Amino acid sequence: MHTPQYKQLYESLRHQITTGIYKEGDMIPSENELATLHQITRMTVRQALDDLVNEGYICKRKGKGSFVQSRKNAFGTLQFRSKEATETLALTNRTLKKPSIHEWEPSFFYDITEEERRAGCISLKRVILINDKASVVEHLYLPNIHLPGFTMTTFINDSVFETLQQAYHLEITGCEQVVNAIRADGEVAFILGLEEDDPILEVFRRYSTNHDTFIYSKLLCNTKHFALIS
Amino acid sequence: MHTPQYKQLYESLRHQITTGIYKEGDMIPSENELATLHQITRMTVRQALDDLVNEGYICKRKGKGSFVQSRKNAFGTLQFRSKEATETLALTNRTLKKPSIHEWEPSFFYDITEEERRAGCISLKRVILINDKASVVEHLYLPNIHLPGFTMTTFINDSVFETLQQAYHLEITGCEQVVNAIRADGEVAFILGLEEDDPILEVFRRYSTNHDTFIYSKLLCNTKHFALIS
DNA sequence: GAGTGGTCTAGACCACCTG
DNA sequence: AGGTGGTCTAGACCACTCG
Repeated sequence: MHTPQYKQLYESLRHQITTGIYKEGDMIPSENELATLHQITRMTVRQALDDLVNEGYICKRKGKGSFVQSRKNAFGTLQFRSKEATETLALTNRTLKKPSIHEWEPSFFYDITEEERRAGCISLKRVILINDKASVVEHLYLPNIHLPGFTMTTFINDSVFETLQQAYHLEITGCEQVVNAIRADGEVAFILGLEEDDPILEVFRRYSTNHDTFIYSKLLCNTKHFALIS
Repeated sequence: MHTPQYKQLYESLRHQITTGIYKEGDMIPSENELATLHQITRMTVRQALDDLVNEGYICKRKGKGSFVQSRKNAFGTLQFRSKEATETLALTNRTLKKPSIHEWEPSFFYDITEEERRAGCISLKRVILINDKASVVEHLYLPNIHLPGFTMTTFINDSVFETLQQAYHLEITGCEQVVNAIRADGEVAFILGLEEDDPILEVFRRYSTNHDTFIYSKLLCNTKHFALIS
């Protein structure tokens, strides 16, 4: 398996943005410079930059250049916004239920394929803390396909998605989400520090991946102090 | 001003998909066929198809072809999903407040630019009915830039966005949204047929356009029977 | 083996922006 | 005028899918 050149450039630039080598508002090298620098054609450079634009890492301005965009306050594929001004948020997570393999729930919120059903389900449960305040309960459901030993793995940087990428070469290529407003039940209210019946956000997500499989998640969010950006 | 060829092909295919000439699951002509057909190169065809993929109109499968994806139950940029099975939804809208020009609210939910502030704000208010049930209250806010006579315009197909596109060549190029769960106040509860304090979805959206301006919207959704897809 | 989309080359001209 | 991104050409080879 050979990684395409545009993907290498994409990863390289993305890394330099997420680690702060290029900061918000910085101009990245021009398409011609990147082409010369990496000994590839401009069309290949553009393929990498187009992906960065679609992921929201940069924006392009004709006649000017390509500029790094803000992606602050992001946790994996989730991004939040404080209700107060533009403070920067500290995002961490704590495991509520370790990964385990079991049957799929009979009335799962997405239709699953016969292959997924046969393979079984790896699920886990976490709570995401924003500025040390429990804000989101995240349930993750992965079909047990091409993921040997996943339940025994310790996560890289506490991140499921980073672990999937580095240990299993599984990358997220897209996400579809369905959003509801519901009342918190007792358990969730307790975890999120709310009263029972307080309104919370219920989000069902289906991530598509480069392995032609899906990853499913269910989020329950306390949006009193932070809102979900998507 | 000359429309690029890839954009023409994009519009042509999009039209054929939205009007049902190509139906869900149909394979559209291959990249080589489209190139020959329109007397353009494959790279140009790919540019059109990439846009259609990003907008969710089609998906591509290596070795197989490009296939039309479902975009049922869509109202402009909004898409809904019924909680019951996969019934098809009838989407209509009714005006609550006709477009009018005024100052921007001092504490608008997005930071606006000095140019936008000076130009003033065109706002309107609609309710979106799903299967004849009032489900979403939509506030729209447009900076009064390059929109002469907008307040006097009758909308094409009852659609603001279609009108903007056809009468003002204003196209939506992206959307960022912020989502909250809140309690309905009396007025909204009344419109949406809910009890006061029932949980509803509050969505703030900022659309980017091909005119380097933004369009803002605020949505209040009753998600008891339908969920918002985004 | 024939057809599909995925990647890539080495050029070209254009509109836009800035000094 | 010189640099930037936007569009476009006319080819090429590859991996994948299907009959």
